[in-house]
Amino acid sequence: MEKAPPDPRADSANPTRESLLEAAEELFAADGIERSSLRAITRRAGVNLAAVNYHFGSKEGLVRAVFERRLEPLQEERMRGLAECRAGDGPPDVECLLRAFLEPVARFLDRDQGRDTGRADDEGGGRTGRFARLMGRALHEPTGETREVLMRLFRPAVEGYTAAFAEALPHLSHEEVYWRFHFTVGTLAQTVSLGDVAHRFSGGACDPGDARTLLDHMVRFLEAAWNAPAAGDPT
Amino acid sequence: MEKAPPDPRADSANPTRESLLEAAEELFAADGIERSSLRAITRRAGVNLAAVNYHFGSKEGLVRAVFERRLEPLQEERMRGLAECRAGDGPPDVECLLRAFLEPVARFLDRDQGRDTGRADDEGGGRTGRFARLMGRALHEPTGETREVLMRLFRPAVEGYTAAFAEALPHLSHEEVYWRFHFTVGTLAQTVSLGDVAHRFSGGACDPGDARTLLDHMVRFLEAAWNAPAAGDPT
DNA sequence: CTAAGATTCAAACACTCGTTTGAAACGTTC
DNA sequence: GAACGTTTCAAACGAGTGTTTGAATCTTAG
Repeated sequence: MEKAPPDPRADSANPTRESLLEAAEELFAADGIERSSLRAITRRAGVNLAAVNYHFGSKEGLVRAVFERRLEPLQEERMRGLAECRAGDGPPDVECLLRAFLEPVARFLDRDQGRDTGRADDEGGGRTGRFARLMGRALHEPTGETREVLMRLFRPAVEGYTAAFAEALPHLSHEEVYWRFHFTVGTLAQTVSLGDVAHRFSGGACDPGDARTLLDHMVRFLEAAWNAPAAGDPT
Repeated sequence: MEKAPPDPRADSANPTRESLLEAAEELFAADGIERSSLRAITRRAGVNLAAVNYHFGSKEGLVRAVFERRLEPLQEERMRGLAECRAGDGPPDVECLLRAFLEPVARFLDRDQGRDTGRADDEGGGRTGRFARLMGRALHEPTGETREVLMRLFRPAVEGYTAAFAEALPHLSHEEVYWRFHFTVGTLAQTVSLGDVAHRFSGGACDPGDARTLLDHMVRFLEAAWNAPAAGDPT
C-alpha cells in the first residue's frame, strides 16, 4: 500500500525489467533464491543495483515476478488441457489428464526453453532447463511469502485436476485422490529439479534433457499408479 | 587439512555437541539451512556462538554432522531391509522392496521421531517430524558440499535397491529402472517434506502425521507404478 | 528550448552473517 | 596445589546483505 512499485504497465516493453527477470531466473535456478544476491543479479543483467527496488519494490517482489511470468501461462495451458480432456461425454481419461498436467512442464525441460533468451544456452545451467530446476526447488524453499505466491498460482490447477481425477476414478476416496495427486506432483518435481542426479546415479543412462522420452516414462509410471486398487479394495 | 576439528572421539558423550545438533536440526527443518544463523542455533541450544566452530569447524561441518547422525542409521536400516527382501530364493518382491525402502523414513513422519532424543517431543516442528521435512528439503538445496554429503550417504542404498528392482522386474531396461527409482524417491521426498501442503489442499482429508496410513497409500501407488508395462511393451 | 517526469547511477546506511581471537573457567593428573 | 589440556565465553573483525538516498541522466511534451 504505502509503497506500491511504480509499474504503470508492467508489460514487456521495459528492457531493464526484462533483463532483470532473465538474470534472476538464471541465478535463482543455478544457485537458489537466497544465495542469489541482488548485486550478482544486477551485475549479470547489466543494470544498476537500485533497479531491482525501483522496478519491483524489493527482492521479494522480483521473486514473485519471476514466478508469475512463467507460472501463469503454464497454469493457463494446464487448464486448457484439462478442458480438452473433458471434451468427450464420459469421464475424462487418466492418461489424458496426466499428459495435460505434465506436458507444459516437460517443455521447460528441453535444453532451450523455447523462449527468446537471446543467446542460446550460456554456461549458466546444467543439463535441464533453467526454470524447470527453479520450479522444483521453489516448492521446497520455505520463504513465507514465496510459498503463498506459489500456492495461489497452483490452486486452480490442483482443484481442477483433482476433481477430474475423482471423476475418472470414482471408486477412490477424496483422501486417496489427493494423496495420489500429491505423489504425482512429487514425481514431477523430483524429475524436474533433480534430473541430473538421476543422470549421475544411472551412469548416464537417464537423460533428463530428452523431454519426450522422459514424459513417456512418467506417464506410463503414473498411469499405472493411478489405476492401483483403492484402499480397502482386495484386488 | 590445515584445520581439522578437534574431535578426538566425536561420540555422543558431549552435551554441547548434542544440544547443537538438536537445535540445528530443529531450525534447519523449520527455516531451511541457509536461513538458520549460527546465532539462532546457539541461542536455542543455550551455548556460546563460538561453540559451533570449536566442535564442528564450521557451519558446513555442523550441517554435515546433522545429516550423518540421522542418515547413517537410516541407510543401514534400509540395507538390512533389502537383505531381508533377498532372503528367499527367487527374485525379490516389489512390495517388500518398497516397504523396506520407505518405512525407515515413514517412521520419521510420526509425531515422535522414535529416536532417543531424551525428551519425548518438544514443541519443535509442525505436523510432521522435524527431520522428515529437513530431509526432503535438503535434497533441493544446491549447496555444493551438502549435496556431496547426501550423495555419498545415499549411494549404497540407491545401488542396492536399483539392482534389486532390476532383478524383480527383469523386463525393464537399465534406464527405466533408474527413472522409476527416481520417481519413487520423488514421491517420497514430496510427501515427507510437503505433507502439510497436501493437508491444506485436501481440506484436511490428508493427514501427513498418520505415518501408517500414508505408507500404505504410497506402497499401493508405487507398487502399481513399478508394475507398469515397459517402454515398448504394448500391454 | 524548457519544464516535468521517468529512469539510472554511485554512494552510503544499517544490519546480519560466519569466523576468529585471547582471556577466563573447567576438569583432570601428577 | 600447581600444571596441563579442554572447553566456554564476550567481543570484535571483515565481508556481504537488502535497501535508501539524492543527484545526474534520459525521455517526452508544452
